Amino acid sequence: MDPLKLENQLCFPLYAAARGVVKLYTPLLDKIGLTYTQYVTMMLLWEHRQLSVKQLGERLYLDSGTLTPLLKKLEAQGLVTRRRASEDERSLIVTLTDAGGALRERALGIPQALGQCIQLSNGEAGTLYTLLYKLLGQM
Amino acid sequence: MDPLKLENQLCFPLYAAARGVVKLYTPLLDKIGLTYTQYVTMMLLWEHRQLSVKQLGERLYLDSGTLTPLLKKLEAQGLVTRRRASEDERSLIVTLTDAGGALRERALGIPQALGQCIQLSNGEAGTLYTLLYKLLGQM
DNA sequence: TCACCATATATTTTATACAATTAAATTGCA
DNA sequence: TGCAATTTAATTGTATAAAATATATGGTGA
Repeated sequence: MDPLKLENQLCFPLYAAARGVVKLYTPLLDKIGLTYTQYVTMMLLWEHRQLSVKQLGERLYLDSGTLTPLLKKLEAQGLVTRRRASEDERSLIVTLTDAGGALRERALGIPQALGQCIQLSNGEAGTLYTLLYKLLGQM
Repeated sequence: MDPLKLENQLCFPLYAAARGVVKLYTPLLDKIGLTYTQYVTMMLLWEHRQLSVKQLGERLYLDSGTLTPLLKKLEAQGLVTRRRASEDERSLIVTLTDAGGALRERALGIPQALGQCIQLSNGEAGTLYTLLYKLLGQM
């Protein structure tokens, strides 16, 4: 069993499947003008309305090098506003706009549409979910 | 159960965990001068010695837009050669050089080093592997 | 043989990712 | 208080990724 053989690697199908699912999302997200990373960012803002860049980064496992340009694009689209916190000017607060909130309605069909591309039983999906979060917890 | 909530998404931990494992590889691969994508490409060449860009793309789920610049860098490092197939000049054959083959020795410790970062039982790893390839098969 | 379609790679454009560095604001402490 | 250490974003540089387009080659049928 050669550990340097691609088919014996656990991380490779993880890497490939992650790119694959993002590709499945792309045509759906195109309709509402978002990329996948922008989509998961908006998901957090739909839930919390207002988060700092640091909080977004912690939850998305992304740093400001990725988030800063992404948030500027969302701001340019009118979906969010960016302003420094008055209590602590180091912190940049991202807030959902009305247009950003309204976009959620147009995203409602996406999870189900994607679910149709992925044929896993509830048990399999649950197992996968658990194992992936276990992995994430080790990083 | 809100399907647009990040914690209810199956794809998000897949996306985040994939980036996480690549980040775990980075310090190990730095020592032998490869990126993760270059590493999986070299893995195929260590096994087959010679593959076309098309064959590499099929096995890695990548297209020429990613592979062409990557292979030029590997060629610049002297790890591979690139030449058109004489039977079919459309096809570009990538061949491992002696230096590329020798690099394998320096990569031998990487799978185990990475395994130490990932604490999954054999059963869990096997389940994850199976589910990820099942997903990949649906794309 | 030649018009035409298909195949394989390269190029271009856009959007991540992330490491490393910089800059500004805040905090802690001597 | 004064300032070093810490925190938070932004910036810079490098490397993917993928869609769209371009280019070159191969195959095929009238």
